[in-house]
Amino acid sequence: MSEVRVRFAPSPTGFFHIGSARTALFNWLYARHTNGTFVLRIEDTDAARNTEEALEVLLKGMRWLGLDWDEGPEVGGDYGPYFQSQRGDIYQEHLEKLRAAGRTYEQDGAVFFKLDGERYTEFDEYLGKEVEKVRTAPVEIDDAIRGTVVRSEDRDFVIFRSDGSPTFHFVNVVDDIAMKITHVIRGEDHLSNTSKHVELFKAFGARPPQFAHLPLILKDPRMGKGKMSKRDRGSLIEEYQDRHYLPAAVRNAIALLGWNPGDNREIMEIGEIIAAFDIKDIQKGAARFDEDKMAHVNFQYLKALPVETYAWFARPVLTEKGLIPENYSEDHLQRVLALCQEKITSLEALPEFCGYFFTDDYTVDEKARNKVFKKGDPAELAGQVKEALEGVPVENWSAESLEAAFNSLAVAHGQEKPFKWWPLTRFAVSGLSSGPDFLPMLEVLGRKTVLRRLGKLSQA
RNA sequence: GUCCCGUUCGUCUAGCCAGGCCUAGGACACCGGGUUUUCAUCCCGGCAACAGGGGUUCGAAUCCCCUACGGGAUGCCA
Repeated sequence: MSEVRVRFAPSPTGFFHIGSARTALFNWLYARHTNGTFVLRIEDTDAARNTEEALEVLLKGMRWLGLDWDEGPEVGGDYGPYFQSQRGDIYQEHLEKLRAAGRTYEQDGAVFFKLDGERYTEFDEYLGKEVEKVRTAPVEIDDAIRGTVVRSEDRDFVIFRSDGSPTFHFVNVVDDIAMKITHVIRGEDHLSNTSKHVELFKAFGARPPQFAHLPLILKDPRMGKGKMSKRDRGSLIEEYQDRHYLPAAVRNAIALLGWNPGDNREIMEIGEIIAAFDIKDIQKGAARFDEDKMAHVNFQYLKALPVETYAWFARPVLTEKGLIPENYSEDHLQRVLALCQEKITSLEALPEFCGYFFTDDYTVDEKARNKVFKKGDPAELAGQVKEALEGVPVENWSAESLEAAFNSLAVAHGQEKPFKWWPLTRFAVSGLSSGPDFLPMLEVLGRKTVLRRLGKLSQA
């Protein structure tokens, strides 16, 4: 282990936002890259909105993305507890330190942190009233992404609320000190707060950590302006879980939001990402989220999967829709999926794409029907195909034999190629005008099913 | 209002720190063509950017300044 200690300190809200996920990922990547320690600390100081379920969403999302933590909930560690709600004594002790140093005062029941400097009163436009301000010495924030940022705090701020609970700024700094955090990697929305934090670090006589403020993730311009919110499509990790995205793909895509390896690589194994990752290569400007790119990365992963793994991910998608029972034959499942994997860009689209392999109760595409029915008498054509394929015995039911049967059919009708019968046959057996490669599809569908469905159409 | 951060194709970005190798590279999306009897795959091609203005320099996407625009903060939320 190196000396690097980073933390992801989310507040459980019931959602796992993509921006939080990226912050978690970047911290995790940095820890893994440096062989350091990744701490998960739960900032549940806001009792009102922290629930058991909210925490579960978060932990589940972290595990799904493969972001394992070295210290934190469920795994423990030497710097616990890792829930801020359980660290009251530590906060109290630190409060006493500030109090003893004369850096606090009470007002309206709340404890304020007292800034150092000359005091004056000024009308504040934003607050719309006269407030007491302080001329402090500017604070230098050492940011690994932006260089040195200079800012000064000009108003005392609350560190303990009137109900006795500590505030974010206070616990954040106390915990970073107590947990010996060396690098604070977080969203840029915290950059302005950082001067408060540095003041606190100084008041505690602690050296501030190395900061790194990540650019924000903004909405897709088609969805509006500003930073991405939990209401925006694609903003929640839960959504990708529900839509059967591959976790590794989502992780890869998120890593590319504000970071890249410096060359043209995009689809990378996690080991490659860890090896290449460095804070200094993180983008300064905000990124706009692009659904299409996410889908593309997911497809690249899907395509590259061995069919066994593909089936492992696909099976629940099909059982969820009631298309196959839990114990459905692995062998047959893989034969079907092998036809789909190269054609389809998301697992989500699978049920619609291949449902007819598993049930006779599939949806018939009206447009496909119209297209096919225009090309001649469907019943007659279906009958001809049925007759031709009946000549292929079940033990010979293969793409090759089927091709031969179709060719003979063509010859028998004075055609050079059997292409005349194919679209109709596809429609007859699947209700669609497109799908997997034709002959292999018939092979996998099986003799019985193909003849039955052709029979149905030939009598229609 | 004030403070802070940012700004390369529609989008993600390479290049910027160490100025010439940039007629600015890649990817997504889009458009066109092709393959595939189907097709959402695949292949080929195309479109398209240094926010604007000043400087510094023989030379600037790269360095400096200003403006504009975008974002964030300014909470007894985190």
